[in-house]
Amino acid sequence: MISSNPFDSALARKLKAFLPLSPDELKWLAEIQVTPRVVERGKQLTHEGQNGHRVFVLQAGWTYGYKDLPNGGRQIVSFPIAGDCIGLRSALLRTADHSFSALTDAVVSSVEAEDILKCVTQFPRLGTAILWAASREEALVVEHLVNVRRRNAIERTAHFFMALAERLSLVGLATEAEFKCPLTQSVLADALGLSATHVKRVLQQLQEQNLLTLRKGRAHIHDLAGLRKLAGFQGGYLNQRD
Amino acid sequence: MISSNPFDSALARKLKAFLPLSPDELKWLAEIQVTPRVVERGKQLTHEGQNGHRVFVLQAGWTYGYKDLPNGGRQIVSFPIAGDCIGLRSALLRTADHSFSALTDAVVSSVEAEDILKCVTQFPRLGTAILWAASREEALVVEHLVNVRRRNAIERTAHFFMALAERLSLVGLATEAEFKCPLTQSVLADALGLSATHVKRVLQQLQEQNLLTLRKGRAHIHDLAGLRKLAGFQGGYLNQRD
DNA sequence: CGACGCTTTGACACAACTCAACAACCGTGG
DNA sequence: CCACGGTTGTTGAGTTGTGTCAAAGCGTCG
Repeated sequence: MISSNPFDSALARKLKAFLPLSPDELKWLAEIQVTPRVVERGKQLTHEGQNGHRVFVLQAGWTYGYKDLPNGGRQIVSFPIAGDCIGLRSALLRTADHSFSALTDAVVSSVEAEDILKCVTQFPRLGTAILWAASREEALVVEHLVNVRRRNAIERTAHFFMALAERLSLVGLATEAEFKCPLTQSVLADALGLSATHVKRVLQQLQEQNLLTLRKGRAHIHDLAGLRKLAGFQGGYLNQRD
Repeated sequence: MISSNPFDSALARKLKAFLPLSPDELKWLAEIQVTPRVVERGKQLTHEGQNGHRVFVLQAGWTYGYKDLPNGGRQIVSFPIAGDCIGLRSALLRTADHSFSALTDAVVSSVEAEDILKCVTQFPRLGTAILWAASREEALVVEHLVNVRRRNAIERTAHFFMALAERLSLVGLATEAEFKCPLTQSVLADALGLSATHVKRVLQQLQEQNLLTLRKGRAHIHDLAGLRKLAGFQGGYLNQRD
């Protein structure tokens, strides 16, 4: 949050959770993240099929990655938050496999895909850290896949919030008790693979069981242990220092 | 299939679909893939939580990546086939986020995670190709996520077989009309997020509608266009040469 | 030849969806 | 400051896709 040091971007903070970075590496990292710009809520950052050679590093705000379907539905795949990279995979794949939009007004810096690759060769340690971040994002997708297919509505929702809380707290955006959370019921529905009305019913149950409340853009965790138990949540794959 | 040239591994063949490789690069690629060994059907290659520093390159046979759940269920995430890397992500993440087992007897070479990273720095082109392969695998997981959550049982099954056929044909293991496919109904169930009995019903429908038959370990495609239409399948994210 | 793994079939149950209508909230402009 | 329109949330009734359970058939391999 406090970022008096210009080299201390959200991304730098996250990577440092993986391995310590040298001043040189931090300097390079800062240099490739050019002029941040604001993306308005609802605006699309990248779209599926585009062959993007730019990677966005999210500095603030919430975004979501998703795929639209011919039948009008959509599946939200991920919610990149501050410190996350958007389109890192697309930059390598040449053509993006899904789209990203801003959920709230957001601040992003963009990075040339070139620079990322150069970084891997010229600053191997930093490169490794970036690859780690990318792997972590994939692990999240796998976890999400398992979650939406193998847990029932209430467990699934609980698990989703546990994983989200853990990611947010890693970048200082959540406490054990609550965090800002601008997700509407219908956005949650698209992410969790439920109908909006059913999300409502589930949130009601979570509240009645004194586990979690979602109100006015904030999530309040009343019983962390209870939620973890309900969700069968194993943290740890998100945050690992060697 | 025919591999008289010792440098022409399944992996090399796949990477060449991304960009041409020099003799030096092919040589190095062959060198790091040490003595292939056989993994018996049913045996586990890696397990979740293990901190693996080895990557397996599959030369022949079928494997599957999955996560077990506390309640006894499991979700199959991917089916690595010849030319695919197993545990590439785990090698970076330090601890594996899911497990891999052999579906049939399989032949794997193993590679030091070290060597992969070295390769990225010393043979940038080859490194890029490997990163491409890794991204492609992630795109597959995203597609699978969308598939299991946003399509109904029959569309989902059709889509699964379309994607599988495309991958197999890329490494010469499928024609437009048929391919070897050692998936049992209960394995399919674990992958598609259906019960085994429902998989049965769906396969029956596909057969009745003269679209696809799965019999005796082979899949027969009767109506490719019909299947693609039913599935809403957009190929292309699997195979792209620049 | 028996046993085990896989497939096939049927009856029944339920989690989650759809549809529909209404209520609360929120930013915007008059 | 209030009126308004759009978005988001709330509630209920009825429907359905898919799961569960149970039992029998069929290969094939030792």
